[in-house]
Amino acid sequence: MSTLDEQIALLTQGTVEVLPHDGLKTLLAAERPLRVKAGFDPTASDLHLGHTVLLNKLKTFQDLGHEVIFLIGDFTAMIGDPSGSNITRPMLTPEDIQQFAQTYQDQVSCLLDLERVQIAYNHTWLSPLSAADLIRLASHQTVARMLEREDFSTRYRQQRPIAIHEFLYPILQGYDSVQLKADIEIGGSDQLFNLLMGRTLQHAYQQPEQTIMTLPLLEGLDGEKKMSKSQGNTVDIQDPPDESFGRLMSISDTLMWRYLEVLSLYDSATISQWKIDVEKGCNPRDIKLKLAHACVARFHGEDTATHAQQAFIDRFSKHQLPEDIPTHHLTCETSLPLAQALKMAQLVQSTSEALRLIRQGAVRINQTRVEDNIDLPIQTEPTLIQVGKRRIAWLIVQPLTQT
RNA sequence: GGAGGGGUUCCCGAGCGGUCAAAGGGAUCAGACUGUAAAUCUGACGGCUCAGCCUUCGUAGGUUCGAAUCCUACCCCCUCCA
Repeated sequence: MSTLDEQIALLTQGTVEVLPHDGLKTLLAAERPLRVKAGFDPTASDLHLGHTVLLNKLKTFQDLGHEVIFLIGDFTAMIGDPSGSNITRPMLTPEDIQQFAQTYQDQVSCLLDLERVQIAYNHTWLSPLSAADLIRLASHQTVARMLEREDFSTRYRQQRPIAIHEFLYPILQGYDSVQLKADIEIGGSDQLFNLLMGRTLQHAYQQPEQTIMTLPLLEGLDGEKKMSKSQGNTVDIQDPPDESFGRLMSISDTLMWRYLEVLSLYDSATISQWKIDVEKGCNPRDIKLKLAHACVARFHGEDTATHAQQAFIDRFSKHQLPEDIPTHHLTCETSLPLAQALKMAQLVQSTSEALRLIRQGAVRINQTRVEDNIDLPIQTEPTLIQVGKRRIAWLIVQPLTQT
């Protein structure tokens, strides 16, 4: 068993903030399994690389013998963490929850020991809450305090709407901590306000206040915004391995260092050495390959990652054709204009788009660029069609037969 | 309840009777360059049977040869006063 100081060092590694500063030390000194809470929003059931930052930290707690509680915010999903929209979503049905739980477990199982995880749903205690209960709960916080939350103050300043029910989200999240008697709650650094609300409410309900830990938010592939599904800049656990690999290879060199740091795939000594290597002239691409490989391996296993890496090199470095090109059978009377064919094969969304791409020289037939909307003749041999770098398919144009 | 401001194409945001499929930015896509890098540069960015036509500027009507722009009603958002 490691010493207290070693445990603290391990647990606080990579955190943005731990509040109160000596909170962790006090808790660990008690030498009992701690209740560690982390909340997840079931509307975002596709877990991505950003979530793994949090999951890794949970694993560290788990490995040290503490009790990890996944709180699934199925009730608070009605509100959605306020982020500029005031929509109220319909309440999740039991089927939705069931389905979420399943997909969630599938995704998490590659990172954590599910046997030793407690999964809790906040509808369990939030649903039975009466109006009177809710009023009592809400009385523990003031509007001025609420407006301290950056998201609210910004919207208020910009004269954008804030619906009253949005104030309830942090309050209910805080109340979850009361119900779970959480010792520690961890979350992304954007969750600071909500995490602190847990302390406020635990205090109001005469409970010891939880210690909170925030972790860095992983930037999305664009390197600008937080990684999130709505921004379309994620690498999802469930993405096909080749896809994930390619996406990771497309990040900038700067972002690559950030990913290496935050995702804790390698220890910091190794990363420092790589930085030195690059300064000496080593190609950063090779390190990016390692990053992509390690990420894919974490989700899908070593062999799959190696395969994805080879496929990537073959396709993009050596410009070979990928292995699994879909084939589309199209029919027409005599011949088919290329633009229509592209649309029928769903390589483009509209014929307008097809014509544009042809004009821009993005379309190739059998590896040769075409500049005009030529007619594809009927023929038995499959034709290789490429649109840009990624869209590719075999087309077989058949005569229209009478049925 | 009263006064005022506002709803524009994926997002932000100009336009305020014709030259508007609608400036500018972002996102996206394509081409060049490359390490599928990133950055940069160039172009595209409603649809179609594509040098033409059709549908879009909160919703529904109206005025006009002609409306995103004017009028009427309605819906929604914001601010201030009460």
